[in-house]
Amino acid sequence: MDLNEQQQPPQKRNTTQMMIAHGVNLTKQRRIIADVLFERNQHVTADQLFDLVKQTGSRVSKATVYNTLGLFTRKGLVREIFIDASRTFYDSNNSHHHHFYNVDTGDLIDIKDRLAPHFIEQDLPEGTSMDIVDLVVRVKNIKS
Amino acid sequence: MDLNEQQQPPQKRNTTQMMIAHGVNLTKQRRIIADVLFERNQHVTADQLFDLVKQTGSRVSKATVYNTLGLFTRKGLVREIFIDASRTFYDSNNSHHHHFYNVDTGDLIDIKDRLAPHFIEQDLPEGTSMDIVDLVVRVKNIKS
DNA sequence: CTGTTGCTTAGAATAGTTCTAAAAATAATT
DNA sequence: AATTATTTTTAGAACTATTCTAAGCAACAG
Repeated sequence: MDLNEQQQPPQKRNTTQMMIAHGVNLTKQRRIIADVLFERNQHVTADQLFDLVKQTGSRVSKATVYNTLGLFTRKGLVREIFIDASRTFYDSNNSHHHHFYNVDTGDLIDIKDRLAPHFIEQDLPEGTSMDIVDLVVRVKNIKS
Repeated sequence: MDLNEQQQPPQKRNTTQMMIAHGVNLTKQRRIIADVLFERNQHVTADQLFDLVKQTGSRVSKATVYNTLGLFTRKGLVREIFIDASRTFYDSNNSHHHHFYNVDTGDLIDIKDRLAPHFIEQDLPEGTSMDIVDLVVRVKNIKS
C-alpha cells in the first residue's frame, strides 16, 4: 500500500520557521518529528511516523509522536484525515485540498483543489470507480 | 449531545421489506435491530444502538449489533460516518446526503442534498461557523 | 543555585471493535 | 420426520489505536 503518492513535487520546507510561525515551542523532539514529517508531502499514521523517526536513528517516544501530532493539528501545521475507525492519517501538506481513498489498496491520493466536486467523477485515479463520497463539514460554535 | 436532530420527518419504514430488498436474511435479532434503527432517521453509534435495543426489553448481544451493522453497511441499508478515531456513526437515512458535524457539541446534522457544496457556507446551522471540510471520495478498483 | 513551568517518557489504562469457539437456530437433504 | 449442513448468535477474550499517569528531565527566571 502506497501512502505517499502525491501529485505535487516534494518540497523541502524550513520546519523551524513553520513551527515558530504557528506558535509551536521548539524542542529537540519536535524538530526531529517535523523534519521527518515535512520532508515531503505525505499521509502517515502516528505509528508510521514513529517508525520513520526511528529509521533516522533518533529516539522519540510514541507518546511524544502522538502529543506532537495533536499539537501540530491544533496549530494548523497538519490535517487529520479519518478514513475509518482504525485509520487516522496525518497530512503534511497543509494546503487546501481533499482526497481520494482507494478502499481496495488503501491508497490515499490528493485531489487537486481546482477540481470542482461535480468534476471529480471524471477525474478518478486510473482503474478505479466511485464508491462512497463522504463530505463532513465540521462546524464550531461561535463564541459570544 | 443531541444525535437525533433531523430535518426530515420521521417515517416508519417496512424493515422486513428493506432487508429482503437488500438481500439480508431475516433473523429474530436482525428484525429487532432494524426496527429500532429505522424507526426514524438517526445517527447512532454501535453502542448507542445496543442500548436502544436493550431499552425495548429485547436482548441482543453486542457482537450481533456490530455484526448486523457491518452487514447492513455492506448491503447498503446504512451508511458509516467516521467522525474521528473513536466516533463511528451509522446513519439510518440511506438517501444521498452529507453532514454537518459540530465539534463543540457533537451534533451530527444532515445537509440537504440540494445544497451545492459552495452554498454550504451560507447555510450553516444557527450560531456556528465553518471549521474543517473534509471530503473523502472513496474509490474502488475496477475488477477486470 | 533553586523553583517553576513545560516537555518527554514508559508503561498502564481505556475504549471501540474484532475475533474465537461453542451453542443455537435455521435451512437443506435424505 | 430425521439427519446433515449452513448460518447466526453469543460471551468473553483479544486486539489496537489512542490517551492517561506519574515520574524524570530540560530550560529558563529570579
